[in-house]
Amino acid sequence: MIRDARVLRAGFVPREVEHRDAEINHLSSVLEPITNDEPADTAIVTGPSGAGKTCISKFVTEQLREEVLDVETTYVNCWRNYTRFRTLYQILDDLGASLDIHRQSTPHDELVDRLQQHDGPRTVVILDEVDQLEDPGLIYDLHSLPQFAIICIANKEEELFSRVDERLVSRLRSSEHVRMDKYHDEQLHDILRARAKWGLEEDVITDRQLYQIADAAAGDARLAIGILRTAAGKADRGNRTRIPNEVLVGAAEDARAQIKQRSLDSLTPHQRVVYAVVRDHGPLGPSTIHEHYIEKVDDPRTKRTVRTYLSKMVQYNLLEAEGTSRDREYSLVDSVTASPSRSDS
DNA sequence: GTTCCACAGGAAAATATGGAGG
DNA sequence: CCTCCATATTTTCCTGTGGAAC
Repeated sequence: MIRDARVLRAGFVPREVEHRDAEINHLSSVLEPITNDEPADTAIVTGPSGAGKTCISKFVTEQLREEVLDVETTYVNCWRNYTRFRTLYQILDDLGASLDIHRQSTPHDELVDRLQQHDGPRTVVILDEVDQLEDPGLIYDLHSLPQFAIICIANKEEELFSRVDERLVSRLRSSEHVRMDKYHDEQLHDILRARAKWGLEEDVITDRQLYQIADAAAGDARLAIGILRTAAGKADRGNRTRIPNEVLVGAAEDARAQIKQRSLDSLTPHQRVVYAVVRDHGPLGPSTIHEHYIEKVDDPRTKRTVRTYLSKMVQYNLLEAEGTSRDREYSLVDSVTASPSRSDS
């Protein structure tokens, strides 16, 4: 059934990227100066999730490393490393210059100094989910270091710009901007077919089924590949030689549930209680949520903290917020997943 | 229109957590 | 073990906004 599982994993960068030639060329041309050992501009890549932002960024930097000997690349997910310190540390670590850093002895700006003094090969820094960074000023610091080229990946351009200050906005506006859109069903189908070709045995899945997956994924390539992966995994465990349609339907739900479960797992117990309150008692305003929450917990947090939880869960796409001020209500983000796991208080 | 209230979300102070060094 | 230090989380305090009652 499965020929090469790597191809189906999230984060796999294929040797040929489908339907993104224009974007890839654009991004390569921004990094072009590096091949002549000259400083390159900052690039901004924006687009909805699963549009291939991370994929083409990694692809282009890989390509660059094939062409040029003296170039390093590093990838930082700012969603995981959202503090200034962690992001810088991650970069230094990738460059192998983090050895003697102790938190006590290294005030903030020394990390930047350290990067500045770094006279290794030119380096491309990919900052993924850069809009999750709590201090976007970090971009400015990196921006001013000529030996680093930066690729900023974000969902929406406006959200990124609204959080940085004037001087940085003007510098970023002049930098090259690669915009990406959702894939069409056709394109998604091609991507899936390529993955199925390398990742699965022959005739495991029909073209029609690939279209079904593409349809269910609604333009999100990451989700589409996730569905294909779980479907193949299930069929494999069931010792099937093909993927039956029933499995496919289940896989679409599973893949969504998995993504949701992963964000749910990253919540603290208190946050989970708040989530449960909203789940069990329909759309509610913050005060009502807090009242319910207080009853279910020994040492309740304050209203303000619960509000922070709520907005965090909105960011995670677990909840939806409707209304602007007094009439705001939170509700579960609508998904057709009937979760059979009912947890306790 | 004015007033009032619930809310959003920023800033800073307060408190909890975790790792290194004694 | 304890202390120190930086980070992480929570609380307190606050300003600005918009809908609803007056």
